[in-house]
Amino acid sequence: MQDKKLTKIYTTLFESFGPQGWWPAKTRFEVIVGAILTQNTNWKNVEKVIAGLKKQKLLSPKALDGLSAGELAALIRPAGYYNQKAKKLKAFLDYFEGYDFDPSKLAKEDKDKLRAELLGIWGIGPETADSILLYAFDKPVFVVDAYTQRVFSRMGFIDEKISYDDLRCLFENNMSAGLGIFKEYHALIDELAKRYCKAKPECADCPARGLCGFKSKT
DNA sequence: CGCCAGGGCCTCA
DNA sequence: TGAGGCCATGGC
Repeated sequence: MQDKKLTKIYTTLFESFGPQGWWPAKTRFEVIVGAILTQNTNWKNVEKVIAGLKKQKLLSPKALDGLSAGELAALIRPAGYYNQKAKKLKAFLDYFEGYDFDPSKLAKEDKDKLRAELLGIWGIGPETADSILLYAFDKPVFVVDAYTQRVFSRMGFIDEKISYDDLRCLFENNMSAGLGIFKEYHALIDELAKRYCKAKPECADCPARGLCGFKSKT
């Protein structure tokens, strides 16, 4: 997979979908909370929770730190997996406390070091870590998710069983793109997967049809 | 009613 | 290392 192809796909998607506006959050902390809450969960459910937390002025590290896991779970209930996610938020806050709840201290960390640290926190896996790196700390990483694997394997560019890190490195090593492109590309791939490249693909009107090797049977 | 959503952990080979 | 079970609400 080459730079040219990747760029062509990006351009095609951007021209048909336009800017996606990820990540819809104002602060680094809000991005992090959203990244944990949205794990395997519809973003709209997360929006409810974020709005509720804001309304109660609880969307700050110190405010959340003052809650018990049980209290937190009740507040994030609409996001699903609320017990697990309450624990995950708590785990992050515990780690964050070492930086005096100051996101700017984390931002100064080297990209690879920060990823390793994030992955060491209970509840933060590869995709969540990379989303935080890219959208909260402006580190140029390519966020891979299930959609990315589906879209690019269907197009015929990668093995569908490629590992997360192999795919991430494939993008990062073959793309000469800036931070803005990294942010937009991931969002555009997700949009393509949601609208057309679904579990049951709807290829007829897909904007990427001309670049895709998948033979639709429909 | 079933399916899936901006995953990750644990367990067991 | 990888497959399978588990976590859970809300929209369609």
